[in-house]
Amino acid sequence: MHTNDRGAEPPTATLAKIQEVAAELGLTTRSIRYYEELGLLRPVARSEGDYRLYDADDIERLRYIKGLRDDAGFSLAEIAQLLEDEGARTRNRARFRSTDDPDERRAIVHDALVRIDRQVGTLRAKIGRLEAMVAEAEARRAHLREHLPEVEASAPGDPATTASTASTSSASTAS
Amino acid sequence: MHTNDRGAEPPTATLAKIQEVAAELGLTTRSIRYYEELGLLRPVARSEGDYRLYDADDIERLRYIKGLRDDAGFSLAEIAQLLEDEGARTRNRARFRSTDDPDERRAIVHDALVRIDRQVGTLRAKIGRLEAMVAEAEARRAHLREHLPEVEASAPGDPATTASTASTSSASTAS
DNA sequence: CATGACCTTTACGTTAACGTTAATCTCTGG
DNA sequence: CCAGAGATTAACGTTAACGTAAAGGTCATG
Repeated sequence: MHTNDRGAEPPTATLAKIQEVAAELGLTTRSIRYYEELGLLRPVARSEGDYRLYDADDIERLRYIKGLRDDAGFSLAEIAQLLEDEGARTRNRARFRSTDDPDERRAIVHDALVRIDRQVGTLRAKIGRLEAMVAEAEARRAHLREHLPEVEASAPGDPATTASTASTSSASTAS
Repeated sequence: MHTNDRGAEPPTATLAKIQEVAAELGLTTRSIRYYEELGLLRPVARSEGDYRLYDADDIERLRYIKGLRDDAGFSLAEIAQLLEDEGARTRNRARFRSTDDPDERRAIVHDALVRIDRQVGTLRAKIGRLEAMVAEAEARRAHLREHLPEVEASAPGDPATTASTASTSSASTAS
């Protein structure tokens, strides 16, 4: 019984080869191997002939990495930091359970809280900047929509309606 | 009218040289020149001896670029796209004001709306991913807080309990 | 007017995040 | 059992986003 046990899965768990994983996630095999090279993940097992074999957790982790990279714009170094923080949490839980010294337990919990707050701070900063941009864009859209009917009013090829609206129309906001 | 007029400033506007701008924004002169090379900005003027001279608008634009890059994690290519969209908006407003053909006006407004919606979509995708991460982090924090009192049971500053815990305090990773 | 600090362009160097190719296994279907 | 699709490592190539250095021009100041 040397088969990997990372959760509680039936013995015949569906393990995927690298190409299948890549196709499912929209990555290249090169990227996946590169992430492994950077220490971002390690496939749960290897086949007899050394093929990388991934389980659902591996794939989920990769999906997470891709999300951070594509959607959130984190560098792989930052992602490594985030994942390492997650790893630290897991290890801390183990350490926590394996001790009964109240001071050590407090220290572990405190460390975890600090770590989390730091991470949340980083994320919120990014969100704030992005939301400011969204707000700006939507203000412009609202402004356009507000002035849209007066543009839309004239039927195609109407020469009379454009007399006095030109000067007062939309020459204000310039961020 | 050979003196630059981008807003309404007194004739003796304070123009800065590249080093001063770089220092104020926390950038390098190389980066600023590189941004110019990519077409992200162009200094408002050059001195007699071809020194780049920047005004407040230039600096504001650079600050904006830096914000997008640092806080939001956009690539310079994406930033170029955003700035070009902004430029397109400005030009469209000019085009809008300089025509009275209702069809053309509708087309311009429609184009602006499409552009804005596309941009907002991109931003919201990033925000969504980031907020998911924040939610996850805060769920963990809540979970910790929930279990905190049972850890905190023994008094925080308790001089008696700190006897055997000297080695485990705070030697964790701090960036 | 000379000198040192700052600017210019040009060009080559560097790191991250992969792409691509080569040479060599491994697995699967007929 | 063997052909071909797919996997492995190793190594070199590429693009973005700068860093750094060279060779020279410019600006303020004593």
